[in-house]
Amino acid sequence: MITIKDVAREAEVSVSTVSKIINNTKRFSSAVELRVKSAVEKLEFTPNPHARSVSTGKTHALGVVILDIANPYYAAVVKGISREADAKNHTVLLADAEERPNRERDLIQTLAPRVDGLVLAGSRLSDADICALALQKPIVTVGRIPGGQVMSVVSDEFDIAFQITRHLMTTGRKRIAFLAGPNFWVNQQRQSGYLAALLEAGLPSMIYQLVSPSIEGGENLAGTLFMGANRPDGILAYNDLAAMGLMKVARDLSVRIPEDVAVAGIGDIPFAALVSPPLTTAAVPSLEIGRLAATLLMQKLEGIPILEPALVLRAKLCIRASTRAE
Amino acid sequence: MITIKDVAREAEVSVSTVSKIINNTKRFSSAVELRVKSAVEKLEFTPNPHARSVSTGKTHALGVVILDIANPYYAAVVKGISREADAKNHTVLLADAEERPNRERDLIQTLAPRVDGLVLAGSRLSDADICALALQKPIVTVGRIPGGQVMSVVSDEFDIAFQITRHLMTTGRKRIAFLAGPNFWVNQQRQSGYLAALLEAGLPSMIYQLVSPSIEGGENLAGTLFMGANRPDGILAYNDLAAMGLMKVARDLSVRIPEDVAVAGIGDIPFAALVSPPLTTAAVPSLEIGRLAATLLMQKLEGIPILEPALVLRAKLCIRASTRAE
DNA sequence: AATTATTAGAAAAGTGGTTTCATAGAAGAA
DNA sequence: TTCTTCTATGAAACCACTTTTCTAATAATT
Repeated sequence: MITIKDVAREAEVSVSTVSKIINNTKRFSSAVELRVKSAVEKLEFTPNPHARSVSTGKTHALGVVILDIANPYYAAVVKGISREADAKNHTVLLADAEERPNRERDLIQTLAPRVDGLVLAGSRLSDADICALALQKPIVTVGRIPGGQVMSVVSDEFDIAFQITRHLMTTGRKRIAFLAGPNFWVNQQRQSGYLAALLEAGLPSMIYQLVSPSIEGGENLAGTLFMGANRPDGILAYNDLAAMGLMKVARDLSVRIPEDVAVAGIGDIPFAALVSPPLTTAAVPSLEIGRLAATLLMQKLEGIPILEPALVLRAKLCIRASTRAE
Repeated sequence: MITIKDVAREAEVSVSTVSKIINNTKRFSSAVELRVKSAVEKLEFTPNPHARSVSTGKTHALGVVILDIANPYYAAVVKGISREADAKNHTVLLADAEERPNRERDLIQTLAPRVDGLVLAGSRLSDADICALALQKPIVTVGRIPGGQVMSVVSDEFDIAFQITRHLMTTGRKRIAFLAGPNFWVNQQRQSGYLAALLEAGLPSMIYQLVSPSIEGGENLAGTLFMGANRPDGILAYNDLAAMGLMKVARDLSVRIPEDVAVAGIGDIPFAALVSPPLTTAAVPSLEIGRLAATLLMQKLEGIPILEPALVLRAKLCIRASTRAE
């Protein structure tokens, strides 16, 4: 490994001079600058980032703890984050919580000392825990508004659910079920939106709890939904994955979509348009959410004051064949 | 930030003693050990990983450069890697190359000084470049056998393609097309397998080049395939994404699958079973591949000699409705 | 009892950087 | 001309650790 000392020797200057030149924290005579720069070139010197971190206290790295990287929604969030991050020369340390809160906690502990700030996407920690963490390190959450001064980027979940539910009603559905995800901010919002729309129309609510907000979760619930006594004629699932799992079993059971039951998801992952019938959903701007989360975090790190700690992006309704009128 | 000095002061011992106890590189009297350990507890001391890296030269981190995390296949690979990595207390630094070779190169440069070794999944660099890198840092590639002594984990791509093509023939297909992905190891293998199966049966080959190995890639090629003069009656796509994109357009164009044309993919991403008709494909053990890649890399880092630099895992044929007999 | 071998623990040196402080020479002001 | 103020650079201190080296005290051996 080649160090700053080697460069200093090669350029016949002191290490401090080299340091100042490569960080351009001070100007030197053009002769010296040239000597140093060509020595850097010649030796292919790259400053050791760890040594830098030790002496500056900055890591130039962003930690990202993601609920589940296999979920295309979160994959898109990650993409947004890392694009923005390395546009600003920051490294991304990614960890996949695999939906396990304990794992999440561990990962945060591991990551925290290695990064300047953290993005928590789909965190399953308590608001209190998140706020406590935010006192130690800059944090921005995605899909949560933990309160306090914790920065967060979310979508207008209540509205989305409200609109989709309303849409289901306009296609004539009367028994509309909601497949609830894990009981955190996003689900609370979506469920409230769903309930509000039903209330407005005077329709009864039917809430089913998903074991997990995944394909399997949707599959597991399908039996109950389709075989039960009071079969719904419209279903809003917590997310696209659950909706798609449900649709698969529906096909196996010869339950027709949308004739027998309309199905909608939320998220608009790329696969939502591919299943048949194509899935009605809401396009949550996941990439943009990730990008903003990273921007917000890096602004905070630069000391730029944050005006609005919680950013709310609008999702867009995507009506497809899975909810066409009966 | 609380440092090893604070612990030393609290426990009334020297810093070296603390260091040795927390790394248990030396035993001390139980009195001292207790004092130090409770001081660590009390102050919630966590050693600064960067300082550690500076003095030991080890980072305890694995760099992962992935072709595209939005591709569920690679998402699974990442999952395998990170599970294995943090089972062995290694941090994962992930970077998404977004299918751009230049970006990949940059990311590798950024990551390399921060990690002990690298996993390159779906690399688009030349074999020569990869071998050159491998001289600097331990590297394991996924989906490539760059030769030299570079470690790699792959699937038996030739066989997979051979088997699927054969399967298409058993359903009576005579004009079987292959949608080729980017011209790297995996595609070369798959294409050769496809050709070998056709050759064996004396059938003509039809190779179409995908613009990208993605949903859009498949969509783009659909027009040519379905509207062209010599329409194939069987299609093997480079991967599931392309197959699914193709199927979507087929539906829009009222091309019936499998009646008019059988479609198969490779990979068995979770969504392959969800489209309709469910997609015939090959289950590539992506999670296991990731896990092995990480294991291999960490073994190398521990100095355990690697017996076989290239590991080949078997995939399994998944026959579904998209290729049922006419 | 004297000598040697262990041992516990501290001091100091090193890791690769950054940053503060000091110094010598040059330029500018009186 | 002499005194002050920059300017260019280097020396040294520091960051948070690990590791080697050292010292004093205890234990073992003769």
